[in-house]
Amino acid sequence: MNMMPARPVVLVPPEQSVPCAKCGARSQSVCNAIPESDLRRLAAAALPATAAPGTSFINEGDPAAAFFNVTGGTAKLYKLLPDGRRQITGFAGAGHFLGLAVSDTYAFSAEAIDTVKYCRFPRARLRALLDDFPAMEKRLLQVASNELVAAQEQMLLLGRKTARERLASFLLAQSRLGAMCETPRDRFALPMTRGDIADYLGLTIETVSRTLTKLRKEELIDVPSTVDIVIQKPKALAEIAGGMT
Amino acid sequence: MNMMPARPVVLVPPEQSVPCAKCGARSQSVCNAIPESDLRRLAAAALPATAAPGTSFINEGDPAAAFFNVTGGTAKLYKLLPDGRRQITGFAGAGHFLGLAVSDTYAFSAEAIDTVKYCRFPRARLRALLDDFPAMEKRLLQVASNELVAAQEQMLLLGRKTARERLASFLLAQSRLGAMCETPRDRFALPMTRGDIADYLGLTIETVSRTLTKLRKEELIDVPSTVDIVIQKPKALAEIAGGMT
DNA sequence: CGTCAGCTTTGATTCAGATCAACGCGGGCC
DNA sequence: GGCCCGCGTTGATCTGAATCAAAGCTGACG
Repeated sequence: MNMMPARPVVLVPPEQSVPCAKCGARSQSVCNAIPESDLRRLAAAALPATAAPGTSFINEGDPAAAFFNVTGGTAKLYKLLPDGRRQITGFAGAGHFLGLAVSDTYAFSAEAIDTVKYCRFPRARLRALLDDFPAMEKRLLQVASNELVAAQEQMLLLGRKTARERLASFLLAQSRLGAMCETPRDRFALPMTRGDIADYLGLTIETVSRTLTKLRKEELIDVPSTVDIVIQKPKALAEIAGGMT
Repeated sequence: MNMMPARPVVLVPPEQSVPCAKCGARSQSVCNAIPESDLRRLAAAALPATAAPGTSFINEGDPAAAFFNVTGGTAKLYKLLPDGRRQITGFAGAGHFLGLAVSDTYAFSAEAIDTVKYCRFPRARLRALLDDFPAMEKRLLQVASNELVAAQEQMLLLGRKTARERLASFLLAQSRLGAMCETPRDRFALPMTRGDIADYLGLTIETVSRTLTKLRKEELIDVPSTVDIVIQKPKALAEIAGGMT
């Protein structure tokens, strides 16, 4: 597996006196619940690591030995049926916290799309950290609550929206994602393949492709390259996404 | 709206010196994180209430002024699209905690199926309670984590399972629900209508009805009355639910 | 105890999206 | 530079579930 020249992403410098201090993900993450002064303790519990594109770093059913905090890149989270049908339950970017599960095995798998940088927190160490910093636990509850809301929205999408509505919702969500960090919001790059999008939206590759083509022909969006999306008519797209059309 | 003679359910006696002490939901709920000795404080924050069948007690989009803890009966939680399409995101029974959302408005609606008893915790009061009882916050995080896992499972169901697999999964999940409380597990009553099941599984009423009929003809289940289900071949059903068939 | 309204079942037909089948293209590698 | 190979697009056809359309049931109420 070759290390492709990853796109310009803010990454954690490999080694540093107090690594967490300059963590690009910290501001958006659960780690910002820990005061500057205690970053050393945070750094001591975190084991930084990298996952090459296509590599799994969480496997559904494995003993849940650790929690993860993504600091760079994008991972896909998914569940499989025995015959290979796959449902991607989410994409995890910088700041995303993974592994929240009371069960002793992981309920999903995580695979790096591009090169993913993350910090690994062994269960026991994170628990100790949470005992010392209740603010972090509060933050974790906030994060979990937000994900629950997002999950409910996705259930609405999967259970009741048409292919067109699903794509419109997906593209708008992706554009909002970009807005949190950089980019002018109506233009962005998709890190995932059509297959990934299909498995996220409960569709097939062909339907995703056809639907994107149709949206492009209607000039609601533009697709200058396979990975680039330009949203041309955000309002029209939002109406479709919301089921108004 | 008439008060139907609700089925025998363990309900909280209307008034009592320390109401929470005998709350039927406590053992399964976040409230068991509060020690016996402090139940008076818990009781002071909780406003007990009742919702008649068909009544909404949470409305999507309303200001999220309070949290809820269901103590009896069953409610359906759902989201709507403007044209009326509905996705039920879950059913909340005794012990279920509702309203976890960082946003200042509710992300879903809740409607009583049968008579629902619940405790209402105004946001500020619950927050105060959480500050005093960190164990309760821990418990809440556990609950949220479990719901997140369940939500991911439901996404797999909605995105990738066939109608037959969805019904099999649903019936098994319902039977497991009963197991936590009483009943021999392979026989139970469904509190919700076919329409509710359809909206939960992302199907139509007709498909739910037809699929149940088929499962019955194959003698995998029996449906002695509209609301009663007997699981005759749990293993076969589990294989279907898991996508092995 | 008959009627009525809402739920459920069943049947006929339709349709959105899946499946099957080429084909194009773009980037890595020999 | 040319050859793959994996990804993406497009077209033809098929199908599982939706929609349309009647009837049964059942339980509340007059």
